[in-house]
Amino acid sequence: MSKLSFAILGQLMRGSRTGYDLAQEFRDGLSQFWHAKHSQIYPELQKLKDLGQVKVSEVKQSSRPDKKVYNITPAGECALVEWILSPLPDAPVRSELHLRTHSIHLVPKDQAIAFYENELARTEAEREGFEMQLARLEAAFSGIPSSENEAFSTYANLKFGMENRRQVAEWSRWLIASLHA
Amino acid sequence: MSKLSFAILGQLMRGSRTGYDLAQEFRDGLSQFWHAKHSQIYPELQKLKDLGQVKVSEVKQSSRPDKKVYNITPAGECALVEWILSPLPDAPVRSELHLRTHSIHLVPKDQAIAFYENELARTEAEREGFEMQLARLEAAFSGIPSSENEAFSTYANLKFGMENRRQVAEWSRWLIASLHA
DNA sequence: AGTACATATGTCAATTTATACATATACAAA
DNA sequence: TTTGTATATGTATAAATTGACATATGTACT
Repeated sequence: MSKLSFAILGQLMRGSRTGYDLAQEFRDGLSQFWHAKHSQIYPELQKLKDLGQVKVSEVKQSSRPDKKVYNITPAGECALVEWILSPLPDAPVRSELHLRTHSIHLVPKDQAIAFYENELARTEAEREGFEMQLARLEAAFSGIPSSENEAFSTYANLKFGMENRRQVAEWSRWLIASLHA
Repeated sequence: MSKLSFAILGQLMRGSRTGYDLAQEFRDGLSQFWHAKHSQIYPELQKLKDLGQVKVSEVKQSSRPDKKVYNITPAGECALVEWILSPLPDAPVRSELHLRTHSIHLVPKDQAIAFYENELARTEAEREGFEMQLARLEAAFSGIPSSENEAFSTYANLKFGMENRRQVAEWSRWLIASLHA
């Protein structure tokens, strides 16, 4: 059972989805903490079906191509819940931004400043995106959703994203100022 | 030229290293932003040699097994410097912690609290590690190293690590408190 | 003498992930 | 009528990464 399996099961716990739906979600909102292309999703759904963790129902459509709708099974739900609190392996970090920063003393200062100004703008845009999603969620639930609700989990990750981008932005500003000095 | 190539070149810019040395560094300090095992490093060094970006000198040793010491070439240095400020592709995020958090509403609260308490302790330990390294670097340079020095790059990444762990810890504390409520 | 450990370099198989190739329907715009 | 876009599902190939296997030297400890 790969991590992608659990990512898919986590989505299916929130309702029926097709492979196409999942690919869209991984590309958009979900991409804040996990990512996968459809070329990985379709074979993974097949594996999950063979393991009996999801079930498929083929849906005929007239206005669009036919589709395969996936649902999580009790076995799948069990596997997912067991995984959530199992010991978390320390995942190897791979941050290209910091790999570059590790050698930033080798390049001309003005070009480095322009580079981080650009990154700062990206980070601020991401932060604003998280803030807007958070505000929408808070409006829909009149505050923070209760912790039994799936919206609570979503809220927790959005909050993390916002705070994280704030931290990255602050660090970028410090770095830019230091390069100016 | 893979990202690992640039990770290796970045290290070799700081001085001669063997494959073994690099593996140690990736396992320890460097692992804060990049990671690789020796099984990946040795073949990569071979590729870099074939591309003329590093050169090797075999060193006979009496008290230990003989070793191969690698140095970066002018071509390698050129490739590295060119890469540092080139457009940064947005790397797909894969955070297992947040993948689990995305489904945290499915598990018993007390167990979830214990899980994040444990994560919080890990994060605090990491933060303290960064803080100690930062303090040592500041002591050695009587403040922040100047931006032409390679110690500046190291300082910038250590500072990021410290601030980041602080942010993660704060979020964990918020999450724990929210699960208690 | 035997054991464990740090040093030192490699290969191999399996998994994960990315990129490209491949096909098909229906709608809307030019 | 053709072109583009969204929907929908796959496969094939290559690259990146992990984990296991494999070997060898010298030192320190028991």
